[in-house]
Amino acid sequence: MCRGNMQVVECPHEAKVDPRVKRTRKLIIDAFRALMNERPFAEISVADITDRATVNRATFYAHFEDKDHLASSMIKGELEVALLEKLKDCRAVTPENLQMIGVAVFDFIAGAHLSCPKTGCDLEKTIGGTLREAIYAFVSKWIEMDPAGLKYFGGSGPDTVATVVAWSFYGGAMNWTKYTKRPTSEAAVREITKMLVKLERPLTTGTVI
Amino acid sequence: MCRGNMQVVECPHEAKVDPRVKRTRKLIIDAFRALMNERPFAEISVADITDRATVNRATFYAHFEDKDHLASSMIKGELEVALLEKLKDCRAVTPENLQMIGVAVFDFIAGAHLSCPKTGCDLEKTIGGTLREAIYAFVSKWIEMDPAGLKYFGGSGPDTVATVVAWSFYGGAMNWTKYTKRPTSEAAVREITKMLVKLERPLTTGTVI
DNA sequence: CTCGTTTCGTCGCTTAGGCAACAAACGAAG
DNA sequence: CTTCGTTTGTTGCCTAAGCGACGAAACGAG
Repeated sequence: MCRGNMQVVECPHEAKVDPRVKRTRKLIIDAFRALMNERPFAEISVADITDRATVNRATFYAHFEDKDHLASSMIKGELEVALLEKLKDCRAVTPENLQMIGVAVFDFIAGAHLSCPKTGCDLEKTIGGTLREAIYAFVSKWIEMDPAGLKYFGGSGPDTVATVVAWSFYGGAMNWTKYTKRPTSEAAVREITKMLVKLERPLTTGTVI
Repeated sequence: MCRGNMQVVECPHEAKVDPRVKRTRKLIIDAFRALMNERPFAEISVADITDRATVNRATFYAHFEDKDHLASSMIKGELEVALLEKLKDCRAVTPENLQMIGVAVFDFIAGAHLSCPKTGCDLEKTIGGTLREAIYAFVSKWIEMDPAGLKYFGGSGPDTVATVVAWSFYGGAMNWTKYTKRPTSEAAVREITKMLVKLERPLTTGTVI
């Protein structure tokens, strides 16, 4: 047990995690997700979570700094899964794949809002940074695997590209979800990628609103 | 952890069991039940169970003496639940309620056979005694709550009644399940209760084959 | 028969989790 | 304002569970 210092970061190298740790985290996250579908974030106490998870409250704090960080790491993990799932075939750094990344982000955020009633506004400020970090990290790795693709972004460095993409997609998604009547995520993302990508000739695929 | 000496008996008084113990037992029993639906008892190793349960093999031996005792305590627990469920309203010691107990036993054993393919014959000798003990204990408690009902059994003592009932119902059920074409459990049990109960006038309810 | 393989039980040591209690912060009455 | 109840983080002590290794059976193949 790691009292005091957290180890929420999941390093993909070390596959050797104590089974008890996996189990406890899953219990907590499952319980929290269930509660989020019942009532808003603010009305959920740590004790509520640990009771449902059949886990001691002290154990909760051994794994998560607090309620906010639990929500962050949970949603971050889900976003990472969603991104990796959609892009396991599209490794090349191309405008088309950037579009796919953006759609994945938009769809994920739209789905996340639906799953927790009245909670979006509470959590945005807490998890916003975490989600942008996740997008940033993903884009960084993406570029790292295919640095030649940087040519599409006006010669900016990988750090700049990842930063701009993360903020643009996240901000665009948050803005997009505010409207009751909104275009498809594909169309909304296209508007953004049009700005970010420098092409001699326009993209052949895709529609513009 | 109780190394060496088992504590499989579940005393209904102590509701304070370490959550880890509950969790581990549930994991093991669930894993075992799942495996029993896949392949016969003899082809399941302790490692198979603990692997599926994501529990260490040594932990298994801290809770169960061996594979046979796991099967025994599992089925015993299920029989106890089935009996208590069916009889929570019929506490009086009467021939009618004895009939209900018998039907519960017969139905349970018939169902247990179906749930584990090809395994009945392997397990009978191992769990038979355990099941009879469960019936005996249940009948004993039943009589204890309403000793006046002993009059229906020719004045024999509670110990004798519980013993005879346990062996008769268990043996009758095992014999009954051997036939492909068999009467309803109600009818088969009626044949047995007719023998055990001494009445001045015959029962008004129920059919006889 | 002996050999290799597998499963079984068991053991000592390490680590994660349960428990009870604590001070601190907060909000809602009184 | 004070008081009461609740939630929050935190801590020390104890116990359950993980891990690796071990020798003893069981079992089949050569």
